[in-house]
Amino acid sequence: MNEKLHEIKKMLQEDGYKLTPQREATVRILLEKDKEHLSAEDIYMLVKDKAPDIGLATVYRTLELLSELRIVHKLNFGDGVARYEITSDDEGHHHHHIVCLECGKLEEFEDDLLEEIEKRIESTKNFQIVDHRLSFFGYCKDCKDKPKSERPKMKIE
Amino acid sequence: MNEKLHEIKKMLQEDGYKLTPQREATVRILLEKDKEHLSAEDIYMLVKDKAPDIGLATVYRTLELLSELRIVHKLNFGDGVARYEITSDDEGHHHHHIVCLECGKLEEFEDDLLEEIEKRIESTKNFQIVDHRLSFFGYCKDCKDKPKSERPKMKIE
DNA sequence: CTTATTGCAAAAGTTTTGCACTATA
DNA sequence: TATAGTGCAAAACTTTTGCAATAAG
Repeated sequence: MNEKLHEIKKMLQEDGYKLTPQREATVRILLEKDKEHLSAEDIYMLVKDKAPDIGLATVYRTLELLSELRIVHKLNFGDGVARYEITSDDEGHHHHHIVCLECGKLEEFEDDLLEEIEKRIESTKNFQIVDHRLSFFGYCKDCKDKPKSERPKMKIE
Repeated sequence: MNEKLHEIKKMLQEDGYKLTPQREATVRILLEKDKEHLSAEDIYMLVKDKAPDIGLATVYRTLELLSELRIVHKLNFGDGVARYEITSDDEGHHHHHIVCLECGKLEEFEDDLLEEIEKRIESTKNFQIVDHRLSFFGYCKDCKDKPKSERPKMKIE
């Protein structure tokens, strides 16, 4: 069992949850596809290869549990499906999302500027921050100047 | 007819669309509630007061049209409902969310620091940003020291 | 053993669509 | 008058839930 998986198992157990084969298979997929933004359906399909008897509801329940424990981030890019990605280990290296509202193209960028804002909030509001989420929405270079008729249809990878 | 509405009428007509009474009623609501994040259902209810015969499908179609024309922003907070707000003229009026994971309390705060990041993205990536979402998650001063097991489910918005 | 977890199917909830009718430019 | 737009109901989706059966610790 790989190291990260073992760590997740411990996180689950600390909160009284079991690492069932279904949960393990789901986590394995998430670890494997750690740079992708998979929908529940995507994950379900991938997990099914390894554990054919798993149900979609279980995938949803697992993803919700992992979200609660902040083992995964639940993301929303506005196309009507939630997407999930495993939470990265390295603190202070948050990546943010830049989403094109037209074609759905997604870019990422790293920035530590938020740390500064966080510190300010923590001191002025006496609020202990454990996570943040930042997304920018707009129009990418391919879409922003195109006449509307030529714009590609939105499709998120 | 107020100025902004007239401007929107012109934007519609330039693209060959008509400003029907239903669309006008919808736009009026959006202009009126310009600081709120209304779901299609919310808007439907509000529009119904003024135009009782309007159908929900028409509201959806209108909102999609206005989104395409970039007259409204379609937003997603991750709670399974799309929200809409009229595209604001005045830049620099963004508010961010601070969500307590324990009690679900939501605070807002204004900050212009993101403008700086936005400008950098706009120039380095040639990406026209129209909106952003920034949320911080953590524990408010009242909940900071409560046991983890009692945390209620997070509720966005 | 105990009780959390699962699969299934049904339900819930949001958004889209087909179609005949209407009304705008 | 031509055709874009509408209301309604049904369809299409994604996500959640109830429940009896199962299995993890």
